Amino acid sequence: MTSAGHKITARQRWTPTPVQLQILERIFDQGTGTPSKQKIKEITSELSQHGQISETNVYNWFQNRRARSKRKQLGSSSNNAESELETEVESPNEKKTKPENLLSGQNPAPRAEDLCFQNPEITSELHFLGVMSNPTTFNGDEHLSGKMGMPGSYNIYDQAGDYGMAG
Amino acid sequence: MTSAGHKITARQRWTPTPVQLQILERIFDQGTGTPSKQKIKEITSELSQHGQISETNVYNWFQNRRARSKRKQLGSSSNNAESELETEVESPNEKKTKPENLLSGQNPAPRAEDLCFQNPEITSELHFLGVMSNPTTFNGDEHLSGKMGMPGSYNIYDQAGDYGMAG
DNA sequence: TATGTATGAATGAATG
DNA sequence: CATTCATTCATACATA
Repeated sequence: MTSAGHKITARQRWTPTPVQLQILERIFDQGTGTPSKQKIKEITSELSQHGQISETNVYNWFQNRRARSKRKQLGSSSNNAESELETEVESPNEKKTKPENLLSGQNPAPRAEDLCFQNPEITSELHFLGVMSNPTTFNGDEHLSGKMGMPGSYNIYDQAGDYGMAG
Repeated sequence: MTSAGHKITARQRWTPTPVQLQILERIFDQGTGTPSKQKIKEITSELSQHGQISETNVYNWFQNRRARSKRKQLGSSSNNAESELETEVESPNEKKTKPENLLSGQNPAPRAEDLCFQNPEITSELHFLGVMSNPTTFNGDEHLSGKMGMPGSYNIYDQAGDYGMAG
């Protein structure tokens, strides 16, 4: 822990408290995507009671939320090589004690396709499937954070349907 | 942690194989800088042949690569700027694991406010806004002036008077 | 085993 | 509103 100097440097970045998040999500879920400024003010007012927050934060939050909401899109193009049900959990016993540049820069990696993911011995106890939901009884919105495809998993996208890129 | 001390962590990070890395670096080095969505798909397609991977991963990789690249260059010309690591978060109480999706909601024991950059007095009173949906409301008001109002610190970037809404 | 470093992923903010 | 940048966190991974 180092107990380094705990600078009072507050985050430049606003961090919504769970309570604020709850409220925001609630409002967002209620519909009307981006609330008007008037609404923003009201929301900010309410949220400010739970912590520091500004109208800009609220606005940004909604904007980001909206953008992120687009997840579950990005239909696979015609060409998409996936669906590999390979549980290639061979035996990456190879320690390959990487000195310091084995995984950096070009490296004649010998048959590296096998050691893509760290030895997943979890295949045995891979029962939990994101059931970590908390019984918070809050509005079941739509935010779902999938992850990247794992050997044995199925999820594909998570961040947003489209990460962007100009066409 | 040997006895059922496992968390429901099902979020293993995608680990690019040396081969994938090589391809990615090659593309990145080619100057394609920000590959378009289509490009991402192609790359993902190609890389998926070498191991599990998703477009999101590719996208993130490029994003991180660029950011990291920029960061690397810093601290040479003018001012020095090291200390990239270091979690200088004061951590008033605890902040090791980020629950992210975990919400407290109206939990009888709400004590998560300590996550924000400020330290609320924890009034812990769920007022549950009265900012309900406001029918027929477009933004037509004047600009909104609401920065963040950091207690003691101000935002380094100018966020403009309004967050850029209706023009 | 514990710690440090490297890197992918999440999110808030900026920009166009 | 769409896209990209910047910052932070969590986790993999190498090392002591």
